[in-house]
Amino acid sequence: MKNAIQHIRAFLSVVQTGSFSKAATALNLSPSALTVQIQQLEDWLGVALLERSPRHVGLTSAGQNALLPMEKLLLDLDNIVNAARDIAASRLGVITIAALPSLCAGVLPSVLQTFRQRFPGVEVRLRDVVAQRIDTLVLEREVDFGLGVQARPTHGLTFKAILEDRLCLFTPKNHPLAKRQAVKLSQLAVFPIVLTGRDSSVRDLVERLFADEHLPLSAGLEANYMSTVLALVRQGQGITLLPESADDGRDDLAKVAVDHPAVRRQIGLITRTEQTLAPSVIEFVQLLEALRSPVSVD
Amino acid sequence: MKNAIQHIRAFLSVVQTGSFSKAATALNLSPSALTVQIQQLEDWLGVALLERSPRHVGLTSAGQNALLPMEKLLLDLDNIVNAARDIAASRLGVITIAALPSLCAGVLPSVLQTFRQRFPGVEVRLRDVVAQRIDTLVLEREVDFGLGVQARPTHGLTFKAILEDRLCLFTPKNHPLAKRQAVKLSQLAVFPIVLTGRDSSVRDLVERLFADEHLPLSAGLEANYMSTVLALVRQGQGITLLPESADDGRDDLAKVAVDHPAVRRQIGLITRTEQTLAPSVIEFVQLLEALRSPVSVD
DNA sequence: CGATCTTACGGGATTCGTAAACATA
DNA sequence: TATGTTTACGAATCCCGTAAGATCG
Repeated sequence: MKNAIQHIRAFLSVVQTGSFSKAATALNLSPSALTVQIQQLEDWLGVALLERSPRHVGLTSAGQNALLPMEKLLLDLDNIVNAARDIAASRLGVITIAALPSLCAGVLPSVLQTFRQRFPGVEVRLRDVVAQRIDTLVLEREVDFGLGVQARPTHGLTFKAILEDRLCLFTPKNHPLAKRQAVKLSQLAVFPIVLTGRDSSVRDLVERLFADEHLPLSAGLEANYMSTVLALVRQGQGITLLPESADDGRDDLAKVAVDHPAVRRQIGLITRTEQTLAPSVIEFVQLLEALRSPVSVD
Repeated sequence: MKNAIQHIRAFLSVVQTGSFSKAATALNLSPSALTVQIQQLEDWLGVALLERSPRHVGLTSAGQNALLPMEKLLLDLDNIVNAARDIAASRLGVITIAALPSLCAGVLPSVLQTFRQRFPGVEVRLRDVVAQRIDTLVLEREVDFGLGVQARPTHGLTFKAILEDRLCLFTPKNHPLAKRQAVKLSQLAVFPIVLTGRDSSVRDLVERLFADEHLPLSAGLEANYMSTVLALVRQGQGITLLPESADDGRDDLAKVAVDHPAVRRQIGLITRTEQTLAPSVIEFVQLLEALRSPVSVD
């Protein structure tokens, strides 16, 4: 027996309508085709399920026994199909994301909000981790995708740029560099710099920038959270280089562009190469791409 | 989507083997056919279930979600099929029978015993009721079939003779008729007769016999149970007419044939006309028919 | 380059519908 | 006799297998 579902559906329809011909029209079938299907089903099971006569169609005891389980079977199948369709339509599901802390504090909240109200049934789990941890989480399938900087193109990871990240100089308002339109690295290297944590991607980038230009990186203060770094700058402990979007909106710091090509970084989607994204994930990414605007990274 | 089961089976096979080609050979299918089936399944659900690449086949999140329910679905289907096959093979089931009390005490126990040991999984429920009640029980589908005398051919009942029933005269050993080979109704009508209950089929038959021959039916004792009737005869309260098989094997009564054509009755199977018998019922009836031998009725 | 999945297309089996035959009340 | 189920058979559909194409490691 190949096509059991259709046969069972035919059987149930006959039972419900109490007639082959009515069931046939209900199923958009000819009565003869229905007869054959019931016969095939009975042959397959080895038992007669229906008592047929021109005047009456009734259940045999075997049909009686099979009726409820078969109804349940079709309901179960419907549930499977509907669940799958829900996932397809992003009406339901779970998305897990690993993203850089700066993204989690920057663009993601607003994206998340619009996503939540557009797809209320989809649960989003956000994990804020440093860049290299993103890669491992994606590889180990702990998360559906990552948001961060381009990984070294090893492994089975795929990177797709979505947003551009640019470092800016943050200084107190009364700092000598505060009024400049743009500064060069060599100009700011003479001042004490507040750095982010050693495992952060911003720290990596800053160290690389200074090393490329053979500039000394003055051993100033360090802080893991960007908010802490900014607070230190406000206290006059130094200046700092942070993603543009790290600006928390308070008006007591100056934000100055840095004149160096490498301050720009692509940040984007990190997925396993073989991965096919769930529909809800695709929706999320599209929302993210619609927000192409200057963004920050930790 | 017509043939969901086969598609689901294909999907599960791919997941188990981790490869399209292996699954294809396992299913006795060509890889291309399998591909098409998975595609159709995915089109139907609207979601990708599998991540395909030449090196790796993995589950998408939707596939992950659908996997267990689908496995359960196939198990449920198997259970339905097996249950039906069990019924077909009479390995399982319930038979309910309405039979005359005399049959329940006469032939049925031995038939029941052999049936039980041949089909241990089939439960047999026996109801001993008077003739007319058998008809109503069969008509109301309270029992699978009845065993009794031919009903008046009204309704939707069908009768099929299986056994022959013959009335005999039972007398004490010292009774004047005890030594006869056969007696006529007129000969025994002069003696007081112990009768069975007014609603019993034997009583009906006896009364009809006497009425046909215009013989008086002496108003003797009555008892509902045949064992009581025989006890009364033993005590010398009179003689009686009972089915031949009512003989309980004790040696203190004489059993004399009655010379009258109408002492024979067909007793047999009573079913609804539209009824298709369950396999186990057919088995039971066949056992019954194999026992064609003189039998009794109440 | 090799293994694997996918697409294209011809052949074959299954299934459908029409029409006639059958069964039952 | 009339209604409803079943059988027979021609036609359409669907599905499978072969072979060529595409893809990833």
